[in-house]
Amino acid sequence: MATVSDKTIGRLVVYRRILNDLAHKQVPSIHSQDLAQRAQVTAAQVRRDLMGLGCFGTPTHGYDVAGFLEALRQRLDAPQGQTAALVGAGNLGRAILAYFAGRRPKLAIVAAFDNDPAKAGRAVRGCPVYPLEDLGVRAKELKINLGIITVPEEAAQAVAEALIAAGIRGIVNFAPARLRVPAGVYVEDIDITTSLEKVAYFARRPATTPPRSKS
Amino acid sequence: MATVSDKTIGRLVVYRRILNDLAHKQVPSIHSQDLAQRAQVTAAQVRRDLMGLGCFGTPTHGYDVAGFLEALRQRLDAPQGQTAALVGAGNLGRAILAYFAGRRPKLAIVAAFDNDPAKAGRAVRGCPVYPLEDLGVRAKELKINLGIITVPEEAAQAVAEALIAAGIRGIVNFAPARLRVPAGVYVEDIDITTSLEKVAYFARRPATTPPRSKS
DNA sequence: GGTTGTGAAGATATTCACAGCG
DNA sequence: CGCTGTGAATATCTTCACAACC
Repeated sequence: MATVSDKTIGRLVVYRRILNDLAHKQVPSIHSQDLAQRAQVTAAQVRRDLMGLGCFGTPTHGYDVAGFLEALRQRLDAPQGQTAALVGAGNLGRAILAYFAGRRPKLAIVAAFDNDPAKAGRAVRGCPVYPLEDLGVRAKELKINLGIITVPEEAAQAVAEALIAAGIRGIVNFAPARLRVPAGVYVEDIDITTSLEKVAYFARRPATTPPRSKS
Repeated sequence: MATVSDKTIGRLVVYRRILNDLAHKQVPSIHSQDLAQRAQVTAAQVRRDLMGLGCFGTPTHGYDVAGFLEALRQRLDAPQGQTAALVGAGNLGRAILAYFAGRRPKLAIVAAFDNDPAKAGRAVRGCPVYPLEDLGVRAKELKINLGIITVPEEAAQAVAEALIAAGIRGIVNFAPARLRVPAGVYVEDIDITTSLEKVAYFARRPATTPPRSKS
């Protein structure tokens, strides 16, 4: 199984979303050119990304949508599914819970945690909210492998450590802080403020054409 | 004024946050090594990034925090400030409004828009919510230069076009769709679902050590 | 004819390593 | 000495271009 880079995985996920949509519309096959346009990359990029999945795709007819999706599933999904815990049931946390609710069966947010006792005990969008102290116990009990951090900056590092102690290997971090984690734990930072500042900077420079960002 | 890449700008913004924090703590100066550790990049990377700002920084003493911050301000901030409009006052939109409320004087979200008449007329976190139809008029009236899209996927493209028609040159897009925009408009996609899928993928591969992501 | 799969070339981005300075 | 600034080397990512194939 070929090794695939961070960026390539991001694009594969985008391809999958597009293909799912096409499958819905009963489109049987697609060309690299067409997919490239929808994903806003070059056709060569699409074909190169597909190399890592092993080949299929016949000249003149393009790629079979169903087969393509199956290959993506095999590569991207854990066979037994994966579950995530969200820490910080504030505005952003609730927005994310609402967004994910019931979308992906193989990748669900199954528990939320918050240090505010008033929030614990309730459920947000079908997701139970527990007191923060229970994180370790619940995470092990529910076999959670992923964490989403939506707490304020000051609390982020401690929460990350608690998640890691509970056996989590991957974190999506929305706090504007760089987490210090041991090797083997994968962190994806989503820094909303930084993104807006970047956009503000480039929006101001009319002449240059900087490359389009990655999510 | 040297041209600076997308990625470099992202790191400069991170450096600024760290330096602001240090300035608060009265730290007078910092070495590239120390800053690198806090920002989780290499010291060489820090020094390279600083080349685009013009030089300062004295051997053996490092960089003067105040001077460094001033240089970052000159590079990153628009002298007259910039303002953003947020479209889509749902869960995520409100979370972002709450997050930004009163944080950065030079970069404020000054108006929100929503197509739900029930939401229009009120204010969220001090930010007035207008009906979507008013976008063009208000954006020009308030001289808004940036847009934040937090509407569902189906509406995202139309909203982007309305923003661009209103003169906006930079967009932060939270909808899981690739926007088609004319050249000269800078788009930063923040795709929460994709991020979680990426993390899920890498969290599962114990052997490899993929690079840490960018926001 | 038209499209895929891929080696090779080309861009970009990052790191090395060391001269120069305080 | 220790640290900065930077040319050169390296690594990574993207595109080109073309043979193979339907």
